Amino acid sequence: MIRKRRKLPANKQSRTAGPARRSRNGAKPAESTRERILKSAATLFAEHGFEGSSMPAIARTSGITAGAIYKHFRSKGELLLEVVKRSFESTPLFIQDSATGAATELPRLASVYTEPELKLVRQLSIEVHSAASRDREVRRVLALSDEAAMRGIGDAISVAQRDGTLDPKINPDFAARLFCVLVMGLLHMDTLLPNLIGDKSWRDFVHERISTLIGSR
Amino acid sequence: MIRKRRKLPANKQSRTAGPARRSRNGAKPAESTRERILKSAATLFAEHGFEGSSMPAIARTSGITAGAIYKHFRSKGELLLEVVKRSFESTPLFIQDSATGAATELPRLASVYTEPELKLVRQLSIEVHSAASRDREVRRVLALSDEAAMRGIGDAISVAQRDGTLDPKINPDFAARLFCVLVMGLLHMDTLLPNLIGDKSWRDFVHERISTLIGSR
Amino acid sequence: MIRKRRKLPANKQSRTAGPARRSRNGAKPAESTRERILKSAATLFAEHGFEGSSMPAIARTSGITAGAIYKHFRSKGELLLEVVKRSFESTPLFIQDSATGAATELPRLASVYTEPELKLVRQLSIEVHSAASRDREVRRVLALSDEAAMRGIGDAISVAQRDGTLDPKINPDFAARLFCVLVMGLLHMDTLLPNLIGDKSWRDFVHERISTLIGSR
Amino acid sequence: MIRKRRKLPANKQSRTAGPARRSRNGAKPAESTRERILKSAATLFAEHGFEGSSMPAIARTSGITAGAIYKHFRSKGELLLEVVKRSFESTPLFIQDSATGAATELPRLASVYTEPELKLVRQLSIEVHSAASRDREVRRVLALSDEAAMRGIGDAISVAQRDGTLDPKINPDFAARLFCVLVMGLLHMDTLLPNLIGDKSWRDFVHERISTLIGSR
DNA sequence: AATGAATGAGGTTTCATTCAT
DNA sequence: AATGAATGAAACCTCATTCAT
Repeated sequence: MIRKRRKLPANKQSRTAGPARRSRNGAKPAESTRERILKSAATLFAEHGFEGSSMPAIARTSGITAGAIYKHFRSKGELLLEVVKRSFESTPLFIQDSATGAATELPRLASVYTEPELKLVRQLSIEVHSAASRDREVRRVLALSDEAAMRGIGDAISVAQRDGTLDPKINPDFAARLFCVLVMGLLHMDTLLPNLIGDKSWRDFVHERISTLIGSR
Repeated sequence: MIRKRRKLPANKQSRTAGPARRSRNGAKPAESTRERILKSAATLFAEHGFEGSSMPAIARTSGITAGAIYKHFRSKGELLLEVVKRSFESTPLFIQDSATGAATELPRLASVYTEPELKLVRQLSIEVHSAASRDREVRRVLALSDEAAMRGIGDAISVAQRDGTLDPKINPDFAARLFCVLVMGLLHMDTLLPNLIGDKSWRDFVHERISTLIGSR
Repeated sequence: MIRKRRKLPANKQSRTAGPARRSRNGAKPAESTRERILKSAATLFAEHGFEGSSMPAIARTSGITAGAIYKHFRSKGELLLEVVKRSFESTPLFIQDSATGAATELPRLASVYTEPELKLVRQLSIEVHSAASRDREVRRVLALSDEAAMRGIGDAISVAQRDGTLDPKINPDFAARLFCVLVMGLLHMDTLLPNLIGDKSWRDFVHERISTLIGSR
Repeated sequence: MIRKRRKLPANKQSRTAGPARRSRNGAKPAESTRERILKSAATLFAEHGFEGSSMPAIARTSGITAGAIYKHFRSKGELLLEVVKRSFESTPLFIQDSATGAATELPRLASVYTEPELKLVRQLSIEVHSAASRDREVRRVLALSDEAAMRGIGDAISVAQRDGTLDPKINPDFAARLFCVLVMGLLHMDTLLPNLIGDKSWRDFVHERISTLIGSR
């Protein structure tokens, strides 16, 4: 019953284009059923929302039956929760964590969200935050991650301020939060600014303005 | 707080054409059923999402039967669309209408979104954008409004740049867009930064940083 | 407040083709509302069946509101009944009655049912018989008419047998009934023999064979 | 009375492909749910028409829930279509298969329709033809069968004409068609001639007159 | 005589979930 | 670990009918 998570899902790796992604001996199917369910659910939740994604649909996308999902997750809600938890692994903002990301990396981190390839990440992130506004448990899990990320970013900014890289007159905590707010806004590019997705000059503009926002000199 | 109804859809009212459209006893304008449905739907869509709000629930909240809604709206989708259209009337960003739009007002406009009273507006805006990502027609209607608002803001910034109020080296179009992105991000405060809602110092911080963002000197 | 109805829908009236069918003084609309409802209902019942025709649809076709129908007919069932009664007026088989139709006319009477113009009559007749198999009262009314028609035809055949025009060895009663059965079958031409509708040689064949069937010499 | 299922639709069964398809304990073949649904639907469609038969009613008659029907048929329309296809198996006219079809058997084949036991077959046949006039797909399926049957009968008549059993001056194709028209008319006996159902002398009369109709000598 | 809002029942269909196999 | 039949609730929507105006 306990999540094992030996081989963390690494959701959208086909992007990196690694040549051989078979399992080590080629015998067993490269991905566990559980993993496939999570991936299908993430995609469907992102595209159609939680209520808009039916268990049969998720099952079909995973190549199994609806009933079978219940061998892996107790309910649709639990499946959502697991998807939410996993979503952090594909979200640039959360990934950087241990990296103790240099604050100078922040503008790039944000502007990355303007890329076409991250569409699913954007959609999923929005859906996760929507779900959080409706479900207690999702809210709790998400808050933990969000706060950790913001703390990390705040720390990075603090460090940079002591370095002299960033303007020390700006509250680093608030700066981190506003930074995240802006990233959150970028998640809506697909509906708000569909024409600017993948636009290089827009990306550069975002990069530059965010630098200013967090107090770059 | 009172609906102004400048440009009412004129769906079912132009028929009688009588100049006085009061209710039978002339007392209260007795908010029309149609109006009540729209208000209930807006609230429920905001709180539980489109798919999460059932017609019976909307009806109950409006004090009528589910079937009765169909005398006023052809389908749940059309009801959503009407709610989306109406939502612009309560959204600060759209209300400003470019007319008065001094660019100096922009930071205040954005920071207003951090207030507790606007929770419903925030939720509804998010839901509307979510719906847009799933429904063609909603997307179209929303895009029209979004673009109009961004154009208005862009113009205001241009003017201010010629005035010397704002830094003219910043692309005013992009600035308007990034401004909207940030506002979009602020809509998520309820899940992202619940503790900062209504926080005065945060509000001031947002105000100040946005000023910088759009190039205030 | 008063409906003007300048351009009434005039749905399916070109069939009867009577030259002047205006009301006596030309002032009032040529057809009473009641009449229009009956005609619309007949058409819709014929095309979509009783259950497939909704009161709103009938009302719309009649240029009025569903509620208004209830000023003229107590219920949908009663409307059906009235339509059934009226249907006899457009049905060749019933029309001949008083004519004490010479039996020699019978084959022509039947073969007339193969004409394209009678499509609606065919459909309505079938629907009426279908309704009869489900509704007691309709069954009663229809039985009365059917029996009268068959009696009339039987009598005509009897007369002709005494005349020597028809073979007297054939039971005239049964012959009349079988004749009606055949006509009933012809009602299904639209689905059974769509390609033969309006076909001259088929019509002649039917004419000739029916002559034989009833014992022509 | 037992289904023969010569040409079973093979919808969901080809999967297991095991030779023995008995129920778990080998006792009764335990009529499959699918079969039960089809039988209930056929009965109800015959008695109350397509629109007059609700899915809950069909389900109740089959001893299951309405939702369960959708595990076997995609929609009510598809269920109708399947019922239509199956209906041919119980319809004397289609069963004869032309193979054995001696034309001398035709009068008997038709007069069989006057029997009380065939009431359901009559009602279902009428309903199927009614449905055909309203639904494209049903029309297509029915036309195929109708045409095959008429071709078969036409061939049988041709053969008999060369044998000298039937009058060769009659167009065999038209004769087959008129024969079918008459059978179609007999389907309406329950409403048209309720008192003659099962009547021996009427049956003999029909038999004899049909012989004449197709040119017997 | 007619409207239009409203109801309450009922229609088809989908869904989350369970369970025997 | 998985299937597939089944359930029961609930969804959207339509309908026949009523009634104040």
